[in-house]
Order: sequence, then C-alpha cells, then structure tokens
Amino acid sequence: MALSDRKERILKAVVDSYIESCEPISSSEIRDKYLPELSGATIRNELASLEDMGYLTQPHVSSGRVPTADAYRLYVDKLMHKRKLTKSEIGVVKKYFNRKMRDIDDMVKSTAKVISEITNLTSVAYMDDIRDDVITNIKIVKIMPTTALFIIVTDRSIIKDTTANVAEELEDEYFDSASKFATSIFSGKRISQVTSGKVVKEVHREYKRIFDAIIAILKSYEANDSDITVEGSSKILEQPEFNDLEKAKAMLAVLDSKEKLYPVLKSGNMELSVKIGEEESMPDCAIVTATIDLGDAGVGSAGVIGPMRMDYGKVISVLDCIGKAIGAFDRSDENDDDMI
Amino acid sequence: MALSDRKERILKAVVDSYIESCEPISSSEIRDKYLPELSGATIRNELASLEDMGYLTQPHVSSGRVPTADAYRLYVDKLMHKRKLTKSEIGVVKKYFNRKMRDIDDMVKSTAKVISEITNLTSVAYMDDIRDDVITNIKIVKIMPTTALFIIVTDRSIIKDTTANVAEELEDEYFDSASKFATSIFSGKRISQVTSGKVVKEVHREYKRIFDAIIAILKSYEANDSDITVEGSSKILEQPEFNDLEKAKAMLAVLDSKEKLYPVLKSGNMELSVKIGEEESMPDCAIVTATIDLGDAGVGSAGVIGPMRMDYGKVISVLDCIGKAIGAFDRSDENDDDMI
DNA sequence: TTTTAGCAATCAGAGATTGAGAGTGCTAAC
DNA sequence: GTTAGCACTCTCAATCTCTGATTGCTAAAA
Repeated sequence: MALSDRKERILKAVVDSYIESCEPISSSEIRDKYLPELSGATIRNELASLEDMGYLTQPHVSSGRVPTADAYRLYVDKLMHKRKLTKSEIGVVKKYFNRKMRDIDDMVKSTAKVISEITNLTSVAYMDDIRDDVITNIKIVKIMPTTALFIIVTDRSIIKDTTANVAEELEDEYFDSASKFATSIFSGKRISQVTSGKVVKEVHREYKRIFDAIIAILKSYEANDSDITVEGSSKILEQPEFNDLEKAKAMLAVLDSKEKLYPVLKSGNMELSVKIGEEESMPDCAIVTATIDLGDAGVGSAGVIGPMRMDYGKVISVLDCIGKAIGAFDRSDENDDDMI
Repeated sequence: MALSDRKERILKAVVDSYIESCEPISSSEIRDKYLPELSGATIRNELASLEDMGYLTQPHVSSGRVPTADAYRLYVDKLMHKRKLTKSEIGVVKKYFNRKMRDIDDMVKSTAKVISEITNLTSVAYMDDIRDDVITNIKIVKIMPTTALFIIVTDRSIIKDTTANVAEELEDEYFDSASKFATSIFSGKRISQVTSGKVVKEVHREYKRIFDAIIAILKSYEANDSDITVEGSSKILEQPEFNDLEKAKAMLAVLDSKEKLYPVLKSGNMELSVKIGEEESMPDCAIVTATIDLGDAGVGSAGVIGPMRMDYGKVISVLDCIGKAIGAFDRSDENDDDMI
C-alpha cells in the first residue's frame, strides 16, 4: 500500500524535524516550518492516518508525533536526501589519511576515529575475519637467540607473530629452508583449511614443530572478536535519547564488550547495511555499516552506532567518502617516490 | 599534628563505611556498627573536630559525614588493611594468563581486562614508550614482490612494520646485507638518538633509502599515546557518584580520548602510584597504577581509575597479584616443552 | 576534665496540589 | 475534501507541606 504524495511529504517533515531536534512535532509546527500550504487540521488528519499505519506514535495524547522504526526505514529507502560533505569535512578525512599508515591496525583505528569525528557518533571499524584468506607466502626469521618471528602473508593481509622458545643452535639457514618448505605446503590454501587440519596430514618429521607452531598461530587469529575498534563511545551520551541513565548504561555495556558487539556487527555482509531498531541489545538504535576495501591490506567494515534519529544522509555520505579516500590513499602509496 | 588513636579509629570507620555504601554516615551508625564503646555525643564531638581538621565534610547540616581527599590519603597511607585475594579471584587471574599470548598488545589487553573484571572498575594498561629502548637487531625481509617487512628488535620490545614500495628487482640477498649493515650501524643506540638524527650522519649511499625508512618507522612509534588500553569504561557508570549525567559524560569523555588520558597516566613513574583527587580532568577520582615488568616484552604500567571511594586494599592486592602472575607466566613460557 | 543524655534547630527529599501550556480529536461549516 | 473552532487531555514546572534524619549545644554525670 503506497503512501500518497502528501502523506510522504508530511512523514518526511516529521522525520527531518525529529532528526534535528529530538522533540515530538506538532501539526502547527509542520505547517509553519515545512508545509505552509496546508492547514493544521488537514495535517492532523493525515498524522492520525499515518499513526494508524504504524509510521508514527505519540508519547502522550497532548504531544506531537514521533517517527517509528518503520518510518525511518521508509525514510532511508525512499524519502531521504543524501547530502554532500562540506569542504572542511573532506579536509578532516584527508588529514587522517594523508600520512603513513603503520599497519592494518593503525588503518582501522584511523578509520574509526575519522568517522566518529565527522559524524559525532560512536563509530566502529574492523577487519573481516581471515578464515577465507588464502596463504601466499610464509617466512620465518630468527630475530633473537631464542626467538623467531613467523610472517604469514595471505592474499588479503599479513600476520606477524613472535614465538619464543627456539633452540639456540638453529641457524638462519634452517629457517630459510623451513620457510620455503612451509610456503610450498601451505600456499594456495585457505586458513580455515589449515586450522581444520586438512592440509598437513603426513608427518613432516623435520619441520613438525614449525608446522604445529604455524597452525597454532593461525588458530589464535581465527574468529578474532577482539579486533573491533570502537571510537567515541562517550558520544552516545550526547544524544538526548540516552539521557536516561539506565539506557546509557545498557548501551555502553554493549559497546564496552567486544563479545556482545561482535554479533551485532558481523551479521550483515552487504556493501551498505542499515539496521534500524533491529538489535535487541540496542533498542532505539540504528547501525549503519559499509564494507571498506583496503586493497592489499584486506577487506573490512566500518560504520556508526547511534540513535535511530541519526542524520542518515550525512552518515552514508561519510562512509562513502572514506571508502574513496582509502582507495585514493592506496593508489598514492603505490606511486609514491619513497620507493626503496 | 598526629591524630589521637580514637580519632583515627573514627576516621577509619567513616572511610570504611563510605567505601562500602557511598552514603554519609551518622554518629549513631558509627557507634552501632564500628565503635559501640563510645556514645553518640562523644563521636559527634570527634567528628566535628575531624571536620575542622579537613578530613570530613557534610553535604548539608542534617546529614552524616563524608571523607575528603585528605582522609582517603591518610587512609591509604596509614589506616587501611590490605586484603588478600580470594581463591576465585586468583583463579580469574590464572585463567587470563595461562594461555599463549600472541604479542605484547595481546598481553596489555589481557592485563587490562583481568584487572577490570576483578575490581569491577575501569582499568588501564600500557607499555612504556620506546624512546629509551636500545636497538639490538634489525632485519628486513621481502614478503611480497613490492613489499618488505622491517623488524626492529630492541632490548625491551619488537617493532614489526610493513612497508610497500619496494623495487621488484631487489632480491633477498640485498635485504640480507642491508639488514646486517643496518644492525651494525644502529645496534646499541637508543631510539631517541636515532630519531633525533644523531646516529646517521654520513651518507650511506647504497642504503640511504633503507635508513630513511627505518628512521621514519621509529619516529612513528615514538610518543605513541594510542597504545593505552582502557577496559570497562562503562563500569564507571555503576558507581553512584557518577549517577549525575554531567559527571558521567565528563568522565567518559576523558576515558574515550587517549590524548586526554595520556597526561593523567604518564605523570607518575613509581612502582605504585596512588593519586587521590589530584587530576583536574577527573574530579572525585582516584587513579592507582603499578609498574609491571613483562620481562623480554618490556615494561609497562597498569591500574584502575575509579571514584575516590574505591576499595584500595583490594585494588592494590590485585595489581600486586597480577605483577606476580605475569612474572610466573614469563618463566613458565621459557621452560615450556613447545620448543622448536 | 571528659563523657553523656536530652533537646531544639536545621535541612533534604518525598508527596500532594495547582495552574499554565501544548496539542489533539471532533464537529460543523465551507 | 478542507478548514476553523473548541472542548478535552495530559505533561511539566512551580509551590507547598510534612516527615525524618542528624546535628550542635547545654547541662548534668562520671
């Protein structure tokens, strides 16, 4: 059942207004600020009808209307205007990405930080898990008398893991040949194959310990919920809907705990996912995430967590812009004249 | 001016009670629960005297007494009983540390997590900065056609930094000799010396780009305030003193921002530091931190941030216990039979 | 001199009451 | 189908009152 054009305009006015002020809006306010060609009574009739259809509610009988989750859904899918970022906002993005990134972790943290700074919301960023990565190269390097560094390169990321407990008598040459052998065995295999024990079946006497170590390392990196970065969790408190201390507590408890956050984030796997009021652990919240391709560094996701009443147009534009900025960063890096 | 024994007992009763209940305590409650041999009137006289001396205040005239920062100071320094950890608490610590630690970061995060879990307070942990580390070994490894990994080993930690933009034609042998040469130049030098340009003065034509890359990497790791781990920041909201939303916001804003947190934590450099209400950015808070020696992995600090009204005895015991657990972990690691 | 009992005085906090203001739904006219 | 007008409902803030907690002071007792 499609809404009439007038109903849509009124609904959009309600959502726009509520996003801006977080106050229920009255019929007269809609007339004054958005639709002066209609009378208050007409708007009231339409509001009552929209309420019957489930798009609006009233906190109490003598207050204005407030959008429901359904209204936000429709708003995002159909009514909303995307808005362009301002110069200064683009400047902020550039500031964050026009510098040397130390590693993936640095990249993820910067991404979260810039999103939070521009949107003024709590942001999240994380790399996709590495189970489906395909191993391309393994190197083992002795860096201290009894310590070796295992470097496992995949098609999408690089794992560097220090392991102590190396016999002193093993020399560089041993690790060179172990590296070559390990590469020959593991390369082309998915990490999930390796950890499930499907790759190493025969006993490779000489390198058994090395192989065991590699498998142990990969296992420890699987399903790694601790790699979610959350930025600006205190910003959630700036939102009027979380002025209620109990709600604020519940919300922050989820943001604080990667275990609780993991299922909230990892469920959708789309280019752009907008969840509105769908998460039980975060009532009245919306979660907007986008896939971000870091090129060589891997694929991850980033987004924001905020009240349903968030500026979706801005948030989506920001995620879009950051995706592009990271792409540009990747390219500039390759054309850099810092080549060694 | 030393306090009489009776005054100390009364003061200790007030602090103990306030730590437990966060309620102002009245003279009659002190008598009933702590000092039944005294009468209410006598206690009232002493309370008035302690108030004159600056150890107590009254929220309002018909309420009980509340300790001041000075009272907590005296309590920690002199009156407090340290308390032993329970079996189950020690069990929690063991659970966290009896597993393979992936790297320093993993270690720091676990430390923060276990502290927060046991004390039910917000915890922090971080590694000391690396400026004074002495370089012992440098290795450069080609891991992809145009990407090299720089490994810089110091006396206290290991830096692993991926750098793209390597000319394809450079072979393993080149990096082997570059590694050896770099080690010969840099080893024994402090990182601060290298980044301030005091080491590389002559132009080493052949390896200039390599050296520049090393210096750039070290610079990016200096003064690294982003490596503070905060755990359980939402727990601060469980404390009654932060039921005031404005206070909670201010507090969380500091916890959220590593830039603001850095000066709070890095000022004291003692074995055990107890700051009570000394930080402007965190009024009514106490910050307890202890130095934690991770052996090979480096030296760091960990502690808690909470209301002045915290269970100091427990907190200090926990930090102590964790210091020991990490020491034990280090040793067990060395005697492990997983040796390669 | 120190301690204690008793009592008037003080003040916060919880309820109850009130009035103003906001906004609606309904009805009847346009 | 649209609009003006009005009675009705309900929240919110302000005000008041009452109760209970706790003190400091005074004067007597130890």
